This record gives sequence, structure tokens and C-alpha cells, in this order.
Amino acid sequence: MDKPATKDLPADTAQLAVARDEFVTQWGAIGSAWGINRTMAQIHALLIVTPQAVTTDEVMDELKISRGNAHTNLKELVGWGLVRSVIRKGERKEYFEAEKDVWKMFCIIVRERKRREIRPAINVLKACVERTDDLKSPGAVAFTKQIQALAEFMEMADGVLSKVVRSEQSSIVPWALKFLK
Amino acid sequence: MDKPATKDLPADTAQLAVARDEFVTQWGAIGSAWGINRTMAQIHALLIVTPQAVTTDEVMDELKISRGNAHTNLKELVGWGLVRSVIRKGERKEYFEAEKDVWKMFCIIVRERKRREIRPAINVLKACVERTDDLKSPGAVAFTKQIQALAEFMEMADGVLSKVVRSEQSSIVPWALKFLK
DNA sequence: TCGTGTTTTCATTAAATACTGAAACTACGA
DNA sequence: TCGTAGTTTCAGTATTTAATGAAAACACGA
Repeated sequence: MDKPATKDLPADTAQLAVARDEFVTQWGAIGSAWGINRTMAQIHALLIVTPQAVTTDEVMDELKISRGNAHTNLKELVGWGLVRSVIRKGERKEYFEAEKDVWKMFCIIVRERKRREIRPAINVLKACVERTDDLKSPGAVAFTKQIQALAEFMEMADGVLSKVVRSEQSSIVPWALKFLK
Repeated sequence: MDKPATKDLPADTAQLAVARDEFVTQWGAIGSAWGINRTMAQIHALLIVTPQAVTTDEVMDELKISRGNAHTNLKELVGWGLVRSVIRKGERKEYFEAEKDVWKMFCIIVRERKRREIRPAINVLKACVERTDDLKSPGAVAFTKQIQALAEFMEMADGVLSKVVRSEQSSIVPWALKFLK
């Protein structure tokens, strides 16, 4: 019994489900390696490959996790700006959907990491320099120089990232790629 | 009893010691935020601001940690290439010193993270695409497209980083900075 | 070969982090 | 205002990750 090529074969649907699951699982593992909570990475992966917005219950069900866990990580993703919550009129449930544009995702992540990780590090370095840049001993001068170099490097990196991300469009990096050889 | 200005004042030495400690502690905290083991970050910080090479025992003593801990994290840093072990002739002890050039540090970290984190992620994505790019259903096509976009983005990022890091000299990024506006 | 100083391993313990599930809370419609 | 679907919190528990310290292994000279 043949089926028309345009109709989904059951085998295909199954294969897609497996691939989707594989992606979610693996992305969770990669998230761990990147220092990101495994569940958060899995939820993000799930939302990325789910066309419609989903509810907390669907996430719980798909990933076999508790309500508390699903809730916390969904809100965390919303906090990062990687996921939006949408309320459908007439419905009381909250739905969630991920930003799917890869360049936008990248910009969001860079901006947040700049804010949460790079800026605080720069502040620490500057505070260290302030504590010692009035000292004259060779040891103190060397220390100050070293920390200063670190601080300047990070400020430069921060600046580059700001500019890369400012435009909110993916054209710049491929363009830069041409020039870097 | 006056001391000549070229001689270190005791107060200065103390102030430097405090600043150094503060740096080590804070850098450990920042490391944590970056997903890096706190102790490893502290040891790295300590070696960065220590002019001479140091022994395991000195690290244990400075940071008040066990031999096992000091050993494991020193070797881990050596594994990353951020720290070299040096053997002084006539001595049996092993000494450790950090790469102090900021640009070199950056290159080492980027290369390692590319290898340990970016490449594996790309491989996962490619494997996912292979599982589904023969499927014709709209859902499968959308899935494949999305994953493909992610994969292509990461390959592009990988390529950019390779080029940035290839030269092993810090001139390129400041140069690029001028062009990005 | 043995003795000694040093490095390495690893079972155990401690600490940090993540997850659960149920209770408390909220907001909305009837 | 009450009932209910839905959200949020959080104390308790489980899991994961890191640290300890002592024993084993190593390497070198005598």
C-alpha cells in the first residue's frame, strides 16, 4: 500500500521525533559543558525546535521534570530574554516561545554575558589597580602593570563585542571574516 | 629612623599583599561565575601575579588548600596550556609559572574552548541534520532548517575565532575595532 | 639495592547545585 | 465573594562536583 510522497509517512514522523529528542538531550549535555544548567539548556533546545508556543505542563511532560523545575528554568530563560511568554486572549495559561533567529540569540547572549560576567570582572580589576597604583616598590609596580594589562584587554574585548552586537544584524561578522586572513 | 624612598615601606608591602589577596579571591569568584572551578581560577590568579615560579607547597600554603587539590588544579592548568611546569637543575621539586602575556592567554583559552566546546557542539548539530534532511514533511523541513542555521552560525563563529587567534598577536583586534562602528 | 623527597591517585567526606512536590498564593470569571 | 485554573515559592531531598588526606607510586642519588 503506497502513500503519496507529499503525505507524512509514520516512519518519518517517528524519525523526526527521535531527532528532536536527540537534539534536546545533546544540547543539554553541551549546555553543561558550557557551564549552563542542563535543564535550562534542554528547555531552551525544546523551545527552539517547537514551532508553537508551549505551556509549562507540556515542558514538564516532554522532559519528565517537575513543575517547580520547569517553572524556574522557564522564568530564567525569560530573564535572559531568550524566551518570551505569550498570553493568548481568552486563555488563562501562560505560553512560552523561544527567539529562533540565531543572530538575535547570539546578540542576547553576548549582551547578557557582558553585563553579568565581563563588566563585574573589569570592575574587580580596576579596584585592584586603584589599591596599588600609588605604590612605588618594584613588586607593586609589576603587580599593577599586570592587572592593568588584564583590565585593558577586557575593556577592549568588551568594546569589540559591543560593536559586533550593536547593529543587531548578522552582516557584520561575515563581512569582518573577509578581512581577517 | 628614616628609610630611603627607594626602599619598600612596610606599609606598602602590606598593602600590596592585601591587594594581591583580594585579586586572587575575587578572581576565584569571577571564575565561578564563568563556570570555572573556583580553586583553579584562584591558583591561576596567584600564578599570574607571582613573578617567580612556585611549588605545589607554596600554592597549598597561600590558598590554604590540600595537596591533592593543589596538584589536580595545577595539572589542569598545565593541561589548558595556561601554566608551564619548570624544573630547576639540581632540584627535584617541580615549579609552576603562568603565561603572563594577556593576548597569549586569550589565544590559549579561545583555542581550547573551540576544541572542547564549540567543535563538539557543531558535531552534534551536524549529526541532527543528517538524521532528518531526507525527510519531506513540513515539520521535518522546519526542524532541519533551524538546526542547520544553528550549525552554520557556529561554524562561522568558529572560523572567525580561528582567524582572530591565528596570528598570535594582539594587533588584529584593535585594528578591527577601528572598522566596526 | 635502599632511603628519601616528591608526585600522583583515590576512597571518603564536604559543599554546592539542582530537583521535587506540595502548599501558598494569585487572578479571573461567575 | 467564592471557586478554580494557574503560578510561584520553598523546605526537604537527591545529585553532582570539588576537596581532603593518607597511602601508593615514582625517581633519583648513595
